[in-house]
Amino acid sequence: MRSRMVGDLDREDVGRQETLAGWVHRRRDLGGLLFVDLRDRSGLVQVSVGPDWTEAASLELAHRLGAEDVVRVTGEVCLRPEDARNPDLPTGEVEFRVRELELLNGAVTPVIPVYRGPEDELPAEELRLRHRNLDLRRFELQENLALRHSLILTTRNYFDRLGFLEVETPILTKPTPEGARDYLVPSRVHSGEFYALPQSPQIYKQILMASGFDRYMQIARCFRDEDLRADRQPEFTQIDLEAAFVSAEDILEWIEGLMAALAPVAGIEATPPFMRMSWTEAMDRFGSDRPDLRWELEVEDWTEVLGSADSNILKGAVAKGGRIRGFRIPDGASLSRREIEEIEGSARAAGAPGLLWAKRTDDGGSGPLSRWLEEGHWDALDAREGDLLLAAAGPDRVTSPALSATRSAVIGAMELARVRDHAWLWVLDFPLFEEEDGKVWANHHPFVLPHPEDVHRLGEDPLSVRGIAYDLVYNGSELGSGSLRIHDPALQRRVLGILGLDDQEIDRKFGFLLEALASGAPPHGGIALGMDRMVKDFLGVPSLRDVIAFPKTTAARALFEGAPAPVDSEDLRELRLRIEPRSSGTDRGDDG
RNA sequence: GGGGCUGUAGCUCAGUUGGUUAGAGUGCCGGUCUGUCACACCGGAGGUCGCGGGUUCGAGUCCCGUCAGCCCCGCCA
Repeated sequence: MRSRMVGDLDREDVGRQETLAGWVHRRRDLGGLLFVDLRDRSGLVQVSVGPDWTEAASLELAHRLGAEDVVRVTGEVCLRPEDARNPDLPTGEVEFRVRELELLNGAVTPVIPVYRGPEDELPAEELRLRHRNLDLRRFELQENLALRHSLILTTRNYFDRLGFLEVETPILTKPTPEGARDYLVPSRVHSGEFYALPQSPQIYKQILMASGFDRYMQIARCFRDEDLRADRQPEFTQIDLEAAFVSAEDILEWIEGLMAALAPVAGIEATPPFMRMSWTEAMDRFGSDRPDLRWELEVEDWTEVLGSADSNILKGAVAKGGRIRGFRIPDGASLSRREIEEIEGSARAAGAPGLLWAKRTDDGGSGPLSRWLEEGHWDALDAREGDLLLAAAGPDRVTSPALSATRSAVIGAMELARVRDHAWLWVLDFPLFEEEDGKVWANHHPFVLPHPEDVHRLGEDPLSVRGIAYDLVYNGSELGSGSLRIHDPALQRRVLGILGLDDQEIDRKFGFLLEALASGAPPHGGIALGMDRMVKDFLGVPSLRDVIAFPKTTAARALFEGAPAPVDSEDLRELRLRIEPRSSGTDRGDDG
């Protein structure tokens, strides 16, 4: 139907007879002469239509073409007149002189334009999602999805060479009691019972390990029924892997190798080995378990210096076992009071009651913190004239998130220079559990192998137990998370018990996993990388919606096809389901 | 579940203190035009001011509710 794509036509092709096909991107009708920018997936070429080289019927048809009409043209690649070349277009030295034009399919006037002028804004995102067929024709989205394809292909080849097998795991699975809300699918055959869509293939891949597939990988679709964000979609794709007879070191090296293989595809840099720090160190130095190491700014511990200052806030925080931590910002005194208040606002939004700040000036200091500072304090904190101190006092669980938010805000406000453009980091040894409302939760998931040095504390002090777990962080974004897993059924039962499950529940909910572990499961571990987020971060685009062909809105709707949608009562009857009206008030709180 | 921003022509936006017939650019339709590439020029059509209610002599503008999109908090093992 066509002899080649348009995007790489250049002076080498001059004189060639070709047949091209694509969309009418834009039309410039000069009356006697007419130019059409013809678009296919590879790019644009100018097609020229004129009485000297175009057949009469085609000439007449060309004047009636509209945007997004689908056409096929036959003719010759010609060098453009010297004063009519377009250096901004890759194919701008040549044009395609049409002998014959054929309309393959007409297009109604597009609701949102595919063509975009140099100063045109993108249409509203709602319209772009509602008319995704048109939006996807834009070069940006075509390129994003092409990169995504290349990354997936490279990933599969990489793991294939390492002897990994891609194994598909079920989409209709068993509801899991912990973690995110499941998407549920009613069973017709077994009315009243439900499948769940997988939040991840976690348990299946562990069972594959017990089944002897000692190197598994999958480009796996996962589903979580939770509220959305710019970097969270209800269905998403993971590069999921698991291997038996491995140490954490093996997995880290594999993933570093994968990133080194993907980086040139994405046009970024990844040079193993990556930096590493423990979770404790990351929280201590940056207040975050996924610090963005493109900037050097670090949290300092001022408890010793400022703990004795005559301030109830500072003294009180230390007396309750908290710390005074903060940032010393060289030349930060140049920030206005208003800018500092905005930084403080970020800290408040992250849950801190506020920030204490002080500028060191030529006549002493200014700011709320400075009244507590004596002459020696400045020097002890290494603060010079023109510096700004920002401090938070209290327990780490409150100050760490606040300081992390402060750090980002300061980097923005001071326009601090990056020390590197691509910051790769492993964060290691996450705590196995966290406490919330007096209840113990699995920090990651309940299958993480406790650190052998800590396992004896499972009984008396579970919160202090580290897991053999690792997160991959790129430019402050968590790309992936993994761990060695528990392969001893007794230990697995014990950990589930710490999470508050009794033996009966454990058997009912995780019996099939325990059975697999008891059948001779090898030591194993793995990791899962967020594919969508990886593409987004590699491209530096602001939203996951720019790297997913058919994304959902923040209300989890698909605007193009209109999902979710009501179903016929006939379908519901077959499932023996009934919809309760919204206004019935039975949703919650009936009995108190 | 909560907070914030946005919603005016197909699209991108302007619209003053509540006051005559709601505007611009682009797209669309018709016309002129043989070297344009945001073609140029002439003419024209095009509006449920998201939706519902209220205040007012009078509402795009003020108030209440609601819907949708986006951002954030909660949530996301």
